[in-house]
Amino acid sequence: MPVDARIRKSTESILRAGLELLNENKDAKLTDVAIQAGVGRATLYRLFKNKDDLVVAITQYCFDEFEKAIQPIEEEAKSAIHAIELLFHYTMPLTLESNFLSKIDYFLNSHPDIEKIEKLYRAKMLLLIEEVSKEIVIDKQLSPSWLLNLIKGLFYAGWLQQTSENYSSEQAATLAYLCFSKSIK
Amino acid sequence: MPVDARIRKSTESILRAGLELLNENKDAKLTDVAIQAGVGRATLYRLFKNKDDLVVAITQYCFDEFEKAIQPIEEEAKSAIHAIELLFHYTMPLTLESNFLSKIDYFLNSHPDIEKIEKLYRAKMLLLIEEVSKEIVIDKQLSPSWLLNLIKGLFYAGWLQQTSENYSSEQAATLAYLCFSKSIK
DNA sequence: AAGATATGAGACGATAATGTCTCATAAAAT
DNA sequence: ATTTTATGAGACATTATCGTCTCATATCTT
Repeated sequence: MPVDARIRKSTESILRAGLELLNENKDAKLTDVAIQAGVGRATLYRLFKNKDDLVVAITQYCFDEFEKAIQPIEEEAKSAIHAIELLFHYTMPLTLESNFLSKIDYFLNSHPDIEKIEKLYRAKMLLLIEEVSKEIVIDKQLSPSWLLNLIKGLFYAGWLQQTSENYSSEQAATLAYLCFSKSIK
Repeated sequence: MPVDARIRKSTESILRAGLELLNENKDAKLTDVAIQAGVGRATLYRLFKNKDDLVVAITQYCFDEFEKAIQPIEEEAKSAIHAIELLFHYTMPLTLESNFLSKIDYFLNSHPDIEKIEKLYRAKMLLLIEEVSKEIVIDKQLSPSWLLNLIKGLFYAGWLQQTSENYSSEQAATLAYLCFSKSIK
């Protein structure tokens, strides 16, 4: 059952606008979001019950964008470590989304659906790290949980580099992966 | 001229409470801060003109804590790279403060005093990195600005490790520095 | 011990954002 | 072309927070 084209368009605009505004301005009001989206305030309330509802929808949207971005990895990756390299390159452009997700527990007290997705993501990453450790020798001092957080930290560094130094996402991804590969040796 | 003990105590309580609450909850109201601080709402408004004023004060407080923490480095450090190692160890415990500072532009649109301090900190760090590059050979692919952001990223990873895995700040600092030293080779 | 002063509790109005509703209009579905 | 449906603009009540004020009390200073 196809959705009315107007609804799809409005929804998309609102999600993008919300992502942009909430990311940079803690005080962003729904009125601001509506304006930025080029949409009437009433429309926003028709499509989203309230602010929390919007935040959840944006979160879901971010995860979807991630999912889309990493889609090709499974096919292209020649090894686990190569998958990680691709991960850096394919998701480094998603600065807004990453930023938002890293602040999510700050917008939302807690939400079952989102916690579920987060756990799934975590498990997936740990599995990938485990596979890497089967392929190559990883420094024994570095636990899987640390490697997971190291990756997150390197992404964070990458976003900073993009915003503060106008590096391209490719450059940032290259640097981040370089440091990761050196760290684990 | 000594400050009344009651004022000092109230101020301290409010700053700590504000730091804790604002960090974890974007919607923290001044009422919440007052309650958490064990202080009347009126007192909060007597000591801080408004919310922005409180945020600025908290920021200043965080910088002060940092300054205190890194104080011993100048004397203890045997080399520039050693100074960085000490930096990781001495400031890794300041998770709340670091977290807050990393989100500061999110609380406050912009504030001259704070931007000034930030620039000073940045310059100081770049200088330190430059000195390191005189001591040891750093991978040419890594620019000073990237090293700066890499350090920030490693701190971020360290905070995650402390919160998500209950690592001690010492353990986290050790890991972060380990990865830094491997990355630059 | 006496005086000075910060405090807590709570009342109060001002302000701003939230969320609901209506209606004429524009756009999509068929 | 006709019907259906989403939209924008704006009025509206509701709610919540902000920031100010007062006064009796508790705590500090000297």
